[in-house]
Amino acid sequence: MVTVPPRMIDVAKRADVALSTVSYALNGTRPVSASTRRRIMRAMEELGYRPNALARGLASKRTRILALLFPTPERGLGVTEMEFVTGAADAAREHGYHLMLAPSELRDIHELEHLTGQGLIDGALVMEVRLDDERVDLLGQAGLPFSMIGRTSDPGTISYADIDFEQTTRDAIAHLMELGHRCVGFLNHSPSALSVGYGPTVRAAEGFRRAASDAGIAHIERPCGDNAAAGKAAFHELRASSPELTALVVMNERAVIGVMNALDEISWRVPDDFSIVSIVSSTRVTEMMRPQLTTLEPPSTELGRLGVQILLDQLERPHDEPLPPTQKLLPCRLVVGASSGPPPAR
Amino acid sequence: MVTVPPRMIDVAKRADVALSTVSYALNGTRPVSASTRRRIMRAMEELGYRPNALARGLASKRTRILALLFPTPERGLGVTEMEFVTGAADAAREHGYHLMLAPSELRDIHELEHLTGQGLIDGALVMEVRLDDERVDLLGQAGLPFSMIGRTSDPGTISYADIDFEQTTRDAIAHLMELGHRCVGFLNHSPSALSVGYGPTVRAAEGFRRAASDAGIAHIERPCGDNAAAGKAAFHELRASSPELTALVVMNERAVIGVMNALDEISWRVPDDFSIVSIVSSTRVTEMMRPQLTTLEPPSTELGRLGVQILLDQLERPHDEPLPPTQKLLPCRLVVGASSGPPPAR
DNA sequence: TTGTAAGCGTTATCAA
DNA sequence: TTGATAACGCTTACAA
Repeated sequence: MVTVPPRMIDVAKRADVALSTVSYALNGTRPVSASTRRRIMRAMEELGYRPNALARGLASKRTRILALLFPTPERGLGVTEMEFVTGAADAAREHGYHLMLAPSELRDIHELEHLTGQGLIDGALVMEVRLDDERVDLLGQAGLPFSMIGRTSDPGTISYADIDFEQTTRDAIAHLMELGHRCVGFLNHSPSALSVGYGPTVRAAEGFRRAASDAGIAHIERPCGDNAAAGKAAFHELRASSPELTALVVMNERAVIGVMNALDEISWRVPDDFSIVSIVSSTRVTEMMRPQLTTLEPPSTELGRLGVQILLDQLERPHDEPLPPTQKLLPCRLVVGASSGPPPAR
Repeated sequence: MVTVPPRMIDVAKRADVALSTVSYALNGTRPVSASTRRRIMRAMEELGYRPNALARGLASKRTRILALLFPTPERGLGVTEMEFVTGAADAAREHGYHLMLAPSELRDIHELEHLTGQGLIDGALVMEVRLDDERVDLLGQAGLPFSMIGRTSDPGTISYADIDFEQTTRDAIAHLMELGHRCVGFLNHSPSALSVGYGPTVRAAEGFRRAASDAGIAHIERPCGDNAAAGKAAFHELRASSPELTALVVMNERAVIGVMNALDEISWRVPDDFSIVSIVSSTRVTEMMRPQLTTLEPPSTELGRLGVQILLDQLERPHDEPLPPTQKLLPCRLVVGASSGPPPAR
């Protein structure tokens, strides 16, 4: 047995008012007398009425659907990215919006064009932003409101929420310097992430360079493949070229285990012989390591939520008041583990 | 400058055909002569036409949008869940569908009612299923097509893709027995997961019980909070009550580190003094541990994809041919690490 | 093979 | 404060 869902006209008849009055009562777009409203509400209850989102969207040109653009890199997304997603989904729901997943890979930039043209979404949230990101350009041209988790090299008036990489690298170095380190290396993400201009990779490198230089300490940096083997090799190379190194700041969750293994190989203990700080990395992962890594953990869920809020601020503003963009940088939180200690007296 | 997007009628005029002909050409719902089609396609190109998804959905009653129902447990989702999501999103996209995120917590079962009533989605994919799941009941009543990643205690004719927990626990035990173990314990998820009837928790426990009994070996099982401290405590208790234990099968990614720490405390080495197998757990996580854990890794991405495919099979079948449900159990893959070896000769 | 026109279930304008 | 009614942009009988 298939029953047809009740429509607005059914509610109107039952409440003995005009169709439009029901609409106004529902949206509060126009004053409706208390008694009429009551009758309407009652009729809705009794019929189990649910407004049809499609019809509403077609007529009003607003769907209350947001798209979340996320590329799926070969090796998959991690805990941090999952938290962006759940944070964003949660915030959207709280504001009465839906979040649609739009997996966007390089090749389907025109799938994105498809998305924007469909009239299906009110706005978009862009994840995993590159310094020069064609998705961002496209959204701009399409005239679709959007915000970023991350940012391009020149965000202009685009709203975003991003991690404060300068601050994060500075905090990492400060933590190590307080412990007495004077020669700290930086192990970054892969060369390819660097060369495609993946925001976090580039900004962390710059931040580290700046922070080390400001602190007046030597620093060595290196990109590194996102896997244990690359991490191990990178450590051995770094040590060979810079034997005075006493600590490493690592922004590469997959490589850091390789560094630990490399240390094992030469029988160095952490943190007695060498210190490690994992930055922009979830404690959910670094807690699993022994010794538990000192971590600068990004506020991922918060960033996801913020990205949505920023977007909705734009969307819900009347079109004639443009509203200046919201651009926020959030710091990572230092979680001191057992992987950082005073440098050895070699 | 705001330009209005072209509509179907614009295409029709430009190609000098009727509006409906454009529609038929677009959907292939009715034969259209090659030349007419060409003219239409050309007009679309020239105008940069994109069909309006809302109007299409309103008229056809099909939106090509799927909902992904996932609850967000207090402590967040892990890598495995992220892979469900990306797998599902990917599969949906390949079939020309969108995936909408529907974070559903216990309390908002009526938000779910809202979702189903909106006419916004063609079907749903339910994640994190419990043996007795009210979301499943509700979807059934709402008459919305859906499939599950996981399954209820009695799936009936509902399609699903799930992990084969029987097989997985059997494989874990077999691996340990081959190494010579004869007394293997099982560390499960939290008591609360067990008591709310979370599918994997209950099924893995049953599977383990059965597999151990079939293998004719002693077995001890215990639920355990999802954190390191609980894991450590659980190990000490297990050892106290069953000193003959030589290995542990663990289905608790967050607790397993606690077990390792507990072993450290009593100076037992893995795998020389004690073996560990982590089941239904991503190698992306267990690779980070030292020694790298022997793992039974679930085919998460595959499950996500499969869940969508199964759902689409139902959706795209003509309504008069019901189609028997697809119910699939996928095995986990054994990845032998360095945490399992022969039992000690104590 | 193509055209005509009646919906789909809302919103929002124009009157009253 | 309320009512009629024309969009919204498309699908799909029904006709030709």
